[in-house]
Amino acid sequence: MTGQVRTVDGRVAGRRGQATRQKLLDCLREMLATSAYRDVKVIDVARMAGTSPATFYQYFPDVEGAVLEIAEEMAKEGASLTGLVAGRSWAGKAGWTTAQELVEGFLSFWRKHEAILRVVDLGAAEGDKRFYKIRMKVLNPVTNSLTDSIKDLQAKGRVDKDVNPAAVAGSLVAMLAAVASHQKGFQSWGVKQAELRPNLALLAHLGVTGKKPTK
Amino acid sequence: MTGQVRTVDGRVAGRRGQATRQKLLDCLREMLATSAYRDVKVIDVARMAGTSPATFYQYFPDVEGAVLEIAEEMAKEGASLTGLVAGRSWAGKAGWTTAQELVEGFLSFWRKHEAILRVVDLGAAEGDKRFYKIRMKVLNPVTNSLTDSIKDLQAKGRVDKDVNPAAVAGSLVAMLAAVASHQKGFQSWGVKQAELRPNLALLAHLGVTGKKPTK
DNA sequence: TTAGCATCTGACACACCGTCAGCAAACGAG
DNA sequence: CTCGTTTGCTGACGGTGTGTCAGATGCTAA
Repeated sequence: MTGQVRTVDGRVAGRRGQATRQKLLDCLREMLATSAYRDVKVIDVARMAGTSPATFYQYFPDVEGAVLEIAEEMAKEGASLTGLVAGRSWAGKAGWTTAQELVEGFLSFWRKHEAILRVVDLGAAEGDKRFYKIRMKVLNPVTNSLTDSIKDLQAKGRVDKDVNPAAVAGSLVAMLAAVASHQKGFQSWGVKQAELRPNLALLAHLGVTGKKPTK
Repeated sequence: MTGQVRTVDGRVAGRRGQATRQKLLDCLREMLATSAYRDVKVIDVARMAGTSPATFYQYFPDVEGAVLEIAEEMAKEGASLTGLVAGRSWAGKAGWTTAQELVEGFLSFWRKHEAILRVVDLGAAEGDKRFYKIRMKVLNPVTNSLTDSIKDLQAKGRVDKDVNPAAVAGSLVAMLAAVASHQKGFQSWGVKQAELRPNLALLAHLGVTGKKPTK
């Protein structure tokens, strides 16, 4: 299913080629983590990888193309985020645990992939469908699971009928993503890391169940 | 107080100069709205303004410098956002109205300055203090007002003591900003514009008061 | 060893950056 | 009006990055 890795001119890449390609991706990843996206140049990535720009263009159409590759990799890993919500209870003390673990897991995923997610977010916000799709791929698992949870509660009459599960779930996920991206911002607010998480969990719990958690 | 506008080499700008400068800013604004940030080039802005690149560099150190200018302008306008929350009631039906108008006002501000806010967000996420400060300048009014509202309710015993007002306020504002930036994303979710707002208002109300609104 | 394919890169034409010296336009004092 | 001064603009240039070749180099299997 995963089509063989190919060079830009359509040939299949062998062992050595794959390695070079991967090295370029790794270097790009590092550049993204240390430089402003606008300043990431093919020539720098190539230099860091100990190769030439021409080699870079053998494997990727341009910086954006390579970024998409990295993002796609990350999106696959993102599938595991479903586990943070799917099949968990939102009732009583268990509900509070679910909320906490959702926040914990989401933030740590986001932090791990901070640099690339920054760029994906930008691309999506700029209306680029390729980035937009990847962003969905990452967020879908959590959002869908959350949506289902809310629908369930709604079916049981524990959540108001006029709540739109998808809208609420999407908004909560957007909140988690935004807070993760701007965690530093909260510090200047006098809000410490440790304090942020329980408050996020509270908001998540309120959003899903409409009620304060029992701790 | 607003120091005279100066060229990069320190001279004071006269009428004509100011006009050119402004024209460049306007064109840059338009470029930001239509191209990816990464692809915005000085030469294009200059061309669009019917002038030469050298002229651009007379007024701004680089694209980023000019972007900061535009952002600063917008931040001033952002001060008016305090009015969305300050001095409003969160009790009973009035509370629901407050929540709705907060969402409405915030989203429309964000949409109006979509393009520049995208870049500010990126810069802030990348850790650039200049962008980060501007982002704060825009968000502070709302966040502080919200924080105060929550503190008030807390003082009156209507909100739990273990809630951190700043953390909750900041998270809610981050949510609004994120949703505004990715509104299109929700469409593919089957969530329509019109449905999104009341659900955001609901979340805001829940976050601030800890209770469902009375409509 | 060598044929043949995979891989890499030097070299190039083009584009953008950022600076400077100098021309042009506006202005105001006489 | 006219001339010197201040203000505004740009052509031209050296430096750097882009993206594309054709061809050199490395690898492997026979």
